[in-house]
Amino acid sequence: MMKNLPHKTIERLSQYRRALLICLEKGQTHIYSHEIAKIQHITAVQVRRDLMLIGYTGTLRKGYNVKDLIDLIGNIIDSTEGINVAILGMGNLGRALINYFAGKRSQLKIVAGFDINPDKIGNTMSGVPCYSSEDMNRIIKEKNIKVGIMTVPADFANATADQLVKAGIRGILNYTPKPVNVPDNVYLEEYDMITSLEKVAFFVKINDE
Amino acid sequence: MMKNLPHKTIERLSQYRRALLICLEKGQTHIYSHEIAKIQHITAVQVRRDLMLIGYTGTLRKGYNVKDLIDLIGNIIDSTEGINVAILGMGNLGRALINYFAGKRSQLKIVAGFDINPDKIGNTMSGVPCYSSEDMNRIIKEKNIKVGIMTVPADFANATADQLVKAGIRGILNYTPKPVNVPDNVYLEEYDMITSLEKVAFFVKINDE
DNA sequence: ATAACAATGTTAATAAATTAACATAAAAAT
DNA sequence: ATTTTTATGTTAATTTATTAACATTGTTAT
Repeated sequence: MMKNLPHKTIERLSQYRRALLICLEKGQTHIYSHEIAKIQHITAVQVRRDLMLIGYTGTLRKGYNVKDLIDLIGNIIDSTEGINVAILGMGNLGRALINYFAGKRSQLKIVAGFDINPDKIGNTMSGVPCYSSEDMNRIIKEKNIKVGIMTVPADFANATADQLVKAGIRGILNYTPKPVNVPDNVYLEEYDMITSLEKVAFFVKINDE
Repeated sequence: MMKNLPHKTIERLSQYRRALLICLEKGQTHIYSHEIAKIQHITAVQVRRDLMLIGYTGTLRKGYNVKDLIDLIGNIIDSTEGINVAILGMGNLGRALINYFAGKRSQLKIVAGFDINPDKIGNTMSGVPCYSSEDMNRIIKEKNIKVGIMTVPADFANATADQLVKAGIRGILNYTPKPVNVPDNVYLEEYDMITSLEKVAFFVKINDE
């Protein structure tokens, strides 16, 4: 069930939820599709279509119940028991991610960081303990870590991915600028900041022409 | 010319180039479409189609000339004079980006960082000077900065975007988890790390079911 | 009451992106 | 020399994603 949601819909649901949580905090009980759309820079049709796909039905002329929709999106995208996450590489980017998540109520818990720098190993950062990369296999199994976020230097990308796979990781989010190879049973998402910047620069350039 | 390249093709060209630069360093002179494809986890057809779109033609049975292709991609996506870039928010993420780019030969130069923390203002980080956010308008104009990368805390996202727009920025890459509004003449690219992680977690979850 | 309005939900159409199919030709093998 | 192989380049088909069209219905206004 819900296995066939388009990738883009999954991404948007995550974003809708975040926007909705802010609305909830403000005490807003209902929201229209076009309000969600405006926040996300998309069309109201897109929003309604996504919500149709997850079978949520709002109230005519009142819009969607903020709380209900948050809960439904949670039922769809969160896993019931929660998922433990590790950060590979406690450099600037790794710490940035930890801070993003620190204190967030979330099914996703960053429970471990790994690094090779002895100064970092043994410390905790924003509540996340830093372990030696040598202990990766053991800690990942002990802590039942399912997802790894790779923020190591590019030269370590492949070796780190291999280690993660060996340790039985189920999903990898790779922020290094180097694509890595994993077996089919490991879900891999790669994001390249340099590419994003080059893309922005490209469109700035052609807008000038 | 080349204005109508698909967005996805632009992104891949950037990635091809990065892979090609590594090949060049290793002394490799030619490369096949399926080799590029393997690195990027896509199909060889995709690669050939992208190269067709930019009008590059390889040598039958020898593949593509690495150096020529790097140069052509540069001609397409780089702007001749180069583009100056600013980092808004010199926290962990901002510094991570600076380090990514430090020492890279690139048409894209990070020439300024901005922050509100007095301890940071006046210092340089990896060669990038940090200015007060109050001086944003002036510095952006003085240094002819065209692109801004937003790495400020979410609460500052909108205000920062507004400042950038007022200063005449042409493109924004927004790494805050909060979507911002900009006029049509400013190219906006948003990337949300939390969404990416939730997406990975989702696919890990459904692979288990 | 009735008409006009404003929102949802859904199907149909369009556009964007990917993949398949295949024609071509240089190189290698026979 | 001829055949086979192996790669490119391009058109066609398919799939995925977005947008348009419109039917429906509660609410408000007259």
